[in-house]
Amino acid sequence: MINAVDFFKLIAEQNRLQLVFLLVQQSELCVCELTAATGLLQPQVSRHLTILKKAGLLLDRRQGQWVYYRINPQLPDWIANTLQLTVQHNSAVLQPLLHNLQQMQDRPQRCS
Amino acid sequence: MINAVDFFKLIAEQNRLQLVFLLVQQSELCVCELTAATGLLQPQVSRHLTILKKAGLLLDRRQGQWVYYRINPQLPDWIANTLQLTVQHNSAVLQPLLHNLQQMQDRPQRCS
DNA sequence: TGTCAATATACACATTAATGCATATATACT
DNA sequence: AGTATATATGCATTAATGTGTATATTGACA
Repeated sequence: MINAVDFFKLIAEQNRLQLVFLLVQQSELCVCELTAATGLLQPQVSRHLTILKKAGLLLDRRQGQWVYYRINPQLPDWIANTLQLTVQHNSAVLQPLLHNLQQMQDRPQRCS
Repeated sequence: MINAVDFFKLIAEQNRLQLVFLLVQQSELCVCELTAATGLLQPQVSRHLTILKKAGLLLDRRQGQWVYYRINPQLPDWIANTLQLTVQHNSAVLQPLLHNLQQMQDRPQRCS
């Protein structure tokens, strides 16, 4: 499983941390939602998600043309707790992202 | 105060994380002790400590020719908790470092 | 099959950050 | 003052990482 340094490297990048924040709070989002929320370019989002997924931090599922990402529910406790703790105490980072997300038009409907 | 990304960048580096682990567990160590424990070159240790100190994660005090570093006791709770959590669940990283430290000859005596 | 929307990847480039080595600074001691 | 030990810093180099643009891939639907 992922070690401490590698875990911190993953979230030690502005844009990746924003993606993780969103997914910690929203349980599941597709790439276009994450793109809208962060204001990043789509390839940039996609690349960072791939990095997070390959490292085991995220899982994804495809539904039609959309790919939904979520935090891997099987992360070691200390990592899951660290993510929770960090999001809880950095709501100033998360809030504008959630605001952007709510402004998004035509969000795809998910059905698990 | 230090933000989340910058904090994670600080500890997202192998050697710096080792230094932080040691200081979380040992309360106070001088540069030569940290050098012995990690097996790094002295300039490397010194530079990483400077980075951690400038960011506010560490404090230092000089006593004679030695400079002792410690975790800043005024860190935000979520950062202090994250450090504790991380060290507790990564003892495999810490233990060999402590072993090296115990092997060290002529450790300076500290008197606060 | 052709087109469109969503997502992923390739490539060249820019930037950041760590390293090794040499040297400077600071303190203690004679 | 001169030497020894501990610590910090300057500099050139290297390695790692992120970015933008273009393009490939995948699935939906007519």
